[in-house]
Amino acid sequence: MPTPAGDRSATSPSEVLALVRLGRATSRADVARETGLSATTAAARVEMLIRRGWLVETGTGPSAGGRPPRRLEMRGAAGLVVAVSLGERHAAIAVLDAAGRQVAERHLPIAVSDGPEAVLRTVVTAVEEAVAGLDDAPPLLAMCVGVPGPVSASTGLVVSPARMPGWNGADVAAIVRQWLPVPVIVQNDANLMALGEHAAGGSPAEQMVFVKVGSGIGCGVVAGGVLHRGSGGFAGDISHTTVPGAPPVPCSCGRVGCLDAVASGAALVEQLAERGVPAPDTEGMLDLARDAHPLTTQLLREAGGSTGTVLSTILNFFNPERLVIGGHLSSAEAFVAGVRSAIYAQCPPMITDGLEIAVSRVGQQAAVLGAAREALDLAFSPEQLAVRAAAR
Amino acid sequence: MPTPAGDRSATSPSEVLALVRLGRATSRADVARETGLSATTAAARVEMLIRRGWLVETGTGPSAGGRPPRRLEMRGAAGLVVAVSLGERHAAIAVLDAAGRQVAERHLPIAVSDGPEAVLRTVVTAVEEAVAGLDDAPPLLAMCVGVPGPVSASTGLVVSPARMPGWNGADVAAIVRQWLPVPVIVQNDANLMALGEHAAGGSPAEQMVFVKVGSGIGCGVVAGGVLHRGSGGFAGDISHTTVPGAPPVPCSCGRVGCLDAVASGAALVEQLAERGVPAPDTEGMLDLARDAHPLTTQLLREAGGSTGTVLSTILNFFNPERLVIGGHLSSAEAFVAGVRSAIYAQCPPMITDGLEIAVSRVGQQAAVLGAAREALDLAFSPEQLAVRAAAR
DNA sequence: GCCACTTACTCCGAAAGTGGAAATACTTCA
DNA sequence: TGAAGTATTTCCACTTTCGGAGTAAGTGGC
Repeated sequence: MPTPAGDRSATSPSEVLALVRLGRATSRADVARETGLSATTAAARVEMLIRRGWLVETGTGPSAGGRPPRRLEMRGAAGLVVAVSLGERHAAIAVLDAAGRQVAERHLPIAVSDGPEAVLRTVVTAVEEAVAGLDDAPPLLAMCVGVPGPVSASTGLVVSPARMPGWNGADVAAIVRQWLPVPVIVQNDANLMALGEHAAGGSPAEQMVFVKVGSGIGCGVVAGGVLHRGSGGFAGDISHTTVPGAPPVPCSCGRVGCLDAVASGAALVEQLAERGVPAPDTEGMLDLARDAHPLTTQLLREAGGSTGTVLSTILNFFNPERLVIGGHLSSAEAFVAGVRSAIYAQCPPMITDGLEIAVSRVGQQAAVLGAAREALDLAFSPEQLAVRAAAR
Repeated sequence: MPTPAGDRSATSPSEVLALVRLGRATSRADVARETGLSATTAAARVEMLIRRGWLVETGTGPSAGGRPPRRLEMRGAAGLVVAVSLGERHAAIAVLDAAGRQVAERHLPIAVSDGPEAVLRTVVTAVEEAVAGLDDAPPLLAMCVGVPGPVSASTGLVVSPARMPGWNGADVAAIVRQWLPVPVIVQNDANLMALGEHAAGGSPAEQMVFVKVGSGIGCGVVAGGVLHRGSGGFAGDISHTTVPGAPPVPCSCGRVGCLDAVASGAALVEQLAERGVPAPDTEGMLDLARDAHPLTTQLLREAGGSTGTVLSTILNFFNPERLVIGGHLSSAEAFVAGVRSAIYAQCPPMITDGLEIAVSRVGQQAAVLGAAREALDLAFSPEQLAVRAAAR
């Protein structure tokens, strides 16, 4: 038998789909330009994707002095993806259609310490309910779950999560698939936030470092335009990096003076308590800072300094074009000022000249946005397209 | 006019060439397996590359229970590349044929402080002489020059090189091309050493950090199997990272306590001198260590500790599978022990479990090997193949 | 309001790349 | 010695792809 049609194409369907998905092409002519294919071939590709139900034409776009282009979009009704971000006490869920439009949203109080089965059962129930609430819901294509702890790149298991008691070795994807038969990606939350920020707005930086400072501290890395996970999947896990010159505060990892034990929201709450200033949690501590509470502000600035000190070594090493500060503490000006100050004091101009230091544009949504992007990428990966094509 | 031949192929000539060059394919059948092309097409590609003079058949390989494969190799006579590694007082030059075999070698004393024009004129003269000494020398295809200082990725200029007075802003490629009309790549020496080590021997690590400790300290990064240069090209430049807890030794950059000022060979020579132990240079200092001179050994161990402390932050952040220690100081056991000890004390098991810490296998040759690889990659890049094809 | 011009897209024929099957070359293993 | 296995070649049919011509549908000048 000669080669079946469609397998031999130099530019695969998923590549063309990606162009449209990511907004890099909105017409047949765009596809031709972006891929380097001839107009004929590009049109044929698009036609096939329309026939298969992935793309739709939505009227015409603005003319650029000639015939107006026929605007292409993802067909939302082609499917749904689910983005989940787990926190210690809170789960954020977004359901998006294939076009990336959010069609449902849920926020649940959870207790991560209830363990993976219980928490994920709650989450899955909320997802099922959210999907059931939609008029003629399309099929679920993929799901991404963000967790506040390290995830092994090779096995997908949660590993040594300091803030997730009972989750060590948990196979989140397998647990979810007990109830929802879809491909599931599990990813560390800081990594997802980096992705969310990377995808948001203007021109994405090829090399970016995203540092998340909330109750804990984590960091996500984009190298060469893609997420850098490292050999084990633990890249960016700077929580247990020793901070130079920091007091020997004991850390959950058994050592002292770790960044997490010195500069995280949880650490600051504890430091305040020791000094007779009770704050219920990180949010409460930030409320104090918003009221210009002097000691809190001072501690925040120092924590920013500690974070900036660790980051400056990283920036020298990695030389990114953007450093983004996210997580709850990024709303505290004193903290951000402390980070900036430490970095400018400790990095040479060669590094800081080409560096943009910014507070996250997408704020608390970063993790869910990143999870959404991962889920969409998974749903329209060549592999998944092939699997679904074969299933018909 | 219909499409000209050879432009439409899904697998470009340079990809097939790369398979053979890098030893991943030694027969037509290998090419078919590695590329996923049919045997027919793979054979056609190989035939074309033989016709164009890039590949040759060199007898047959060992049979695996059937017809023995016809062994393919790069045609050495297809061209030459030049690999140059500049040090402060020494230039190493290697001339290789297209098959990657070294056909000439030169070692020159230079004084980097003579400035770029003078030094490079000397180097180019040596290259010309070396090439002239060959029987019927093939044409020069490409050249890579490694320099002991930062190189801008965007402009290719040498930038703020602490150890290269008079080279700030030097356009090494342009200067060389005055005399040798070939494509030239300029690259920081630590980056090249990382590449050299990466290419050498067994299975190359996808994520690798190479730290070079000689008179100065630098570091090269491999992320996702390719050299990570960072946004400006300065990635890995850890010389001016502040070392936690180090004495406030003034540094050439204007700050104090930089890694370069604390733990480099030059810094140790100075520290020894202050304590009344004269050593002429880094080599002399290492000779003392080889004679088990107590103070030198102690200083080396402390320098290793400082280096390891900076590296542990980097390892937490980057999570590589290999850390390679190179440069002159890697021959001092006390130094290497200091590095290891600091890393194991300061990185969590999550990071160290999947980490191999090794001394460079290729030693002093690392930089030239890396330069050779860069030059060969450049010579057989799709762009250069196209340029040369058009020139005929 | 007509006309030149630009841009987007479609139809058509031709050439080239591609893979499958079958044939051939050469070797190991029983 | 033959059977089986691997490497390579030959032949052929099938796609894919492209370029060019043709059509569609706007803009802007006068």
